[in-house]
Amino acid sequence: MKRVVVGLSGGVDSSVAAYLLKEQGYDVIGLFMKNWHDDTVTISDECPWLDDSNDALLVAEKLGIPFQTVDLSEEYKERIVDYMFNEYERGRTPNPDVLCNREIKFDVFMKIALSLGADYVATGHYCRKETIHKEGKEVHRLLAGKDPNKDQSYFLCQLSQEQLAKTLFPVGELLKPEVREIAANQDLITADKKDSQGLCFIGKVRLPEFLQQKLQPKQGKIIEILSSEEKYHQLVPDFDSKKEKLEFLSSKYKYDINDGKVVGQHQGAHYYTKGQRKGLAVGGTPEPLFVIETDVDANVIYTGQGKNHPGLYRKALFITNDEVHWVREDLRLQVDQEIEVMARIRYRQPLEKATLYQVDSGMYVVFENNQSAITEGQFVAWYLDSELVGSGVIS
RNA sequence: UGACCUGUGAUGUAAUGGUAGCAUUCAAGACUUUGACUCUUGGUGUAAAGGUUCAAAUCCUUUCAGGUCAU
Repeated sequence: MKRVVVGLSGGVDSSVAAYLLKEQGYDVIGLFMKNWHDDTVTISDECPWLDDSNDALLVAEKLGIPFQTVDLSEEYKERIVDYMFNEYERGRTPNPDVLCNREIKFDVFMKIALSLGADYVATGHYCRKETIHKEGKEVHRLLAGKDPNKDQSYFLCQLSQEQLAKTLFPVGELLKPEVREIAANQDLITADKKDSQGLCFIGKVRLPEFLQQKLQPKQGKIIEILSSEEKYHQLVPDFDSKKEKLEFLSSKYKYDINDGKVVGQHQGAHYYTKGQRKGLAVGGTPEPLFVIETDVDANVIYTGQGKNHPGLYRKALFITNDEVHWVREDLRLQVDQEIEVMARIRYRQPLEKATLYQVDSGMYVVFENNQSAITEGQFVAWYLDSELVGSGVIS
């Protein structure tokens, strides 16, 4: 009998995952990860992880499977929280949950599971895995969850073949309502529990307060750039090479403090991200202001009026070579190769048509349509049909 | 310190003497396992004091504040 360790989070999805595996005849062990115990920065009610761990325990008892708790908060702090601070400090916007999957759930946690004699690790993610044989080797495909509304493949976009090989996603073929129904039928305590939100393991946080632990506030200017600004209306020049054109399309607009007028003050440029609307505290404009650029060195935030402000849009982005990740290593592009894919630059964004171009220093992703708020530090994930084949950090 | 103009929520602006409205900001909720976006709902105001009038943001007087012209 194959042994599977399920990461029980105390939510309905992992509860049902555990149940399904048991039904399928696996030797199932439930393992709860405790990754955070500092309540001071969370918004939600007291001690969410205590409730979660209790719910996980009750589910395990109900299913009659062994249950354990592991404390990974040290690793979580080193690999996720510190990464967050570093990224924000550099003026980028990290995606901690993508990292959490790569570094914690499917690395630290997986190793613990394997040390318990597990053949597989399972989670409650809404995505699917399929294993095919190609040139005599096993190749694992990471497929979108069947529920289009809950597909979580994006958060797993940094997983490797090695990690996928030892992974099961039992709820990926189900729709969320079906999962809830199974939980209800099995009388699992998590059946009606609200979906988790916010940073996994930490919960909803007030980001500025959270970041203030490490990043000191400092007052700076908020500048408004008019959409009539001349740099938006330059003609696209002729290019000598494709590479030059790609470089042009993916280049950011560069702003200077004299390009617009000062409309307000902020308490630190690194608390803001591109595309952000709330939190600027600047009113009086006919249309809302959106952040179009942050400059953490000069501590200046550039904003533009309205959702359609040209400063918000770009057609292409670049990923440096060491941040290009192929889930499907066998599909990796060689220099000068290109491929048409569907891509997204944030969770739950509809897939957009794009073309990948590999050059010697990295890879360009050129979208058919201009994309709003392409943000450095976030992940772009690309798909062929419903298969996530690769991802990278936006530079 | 001679003459003129303007004062409406946090901000920008509407209202022939007749229910102070809109947008933004802000807040709460919904959505969401990042950060965001989006959606719904909500809050605050006529610079001050008098006067005319059934009725004043609106007309008159004074005060205060800001701005403009000034041989």
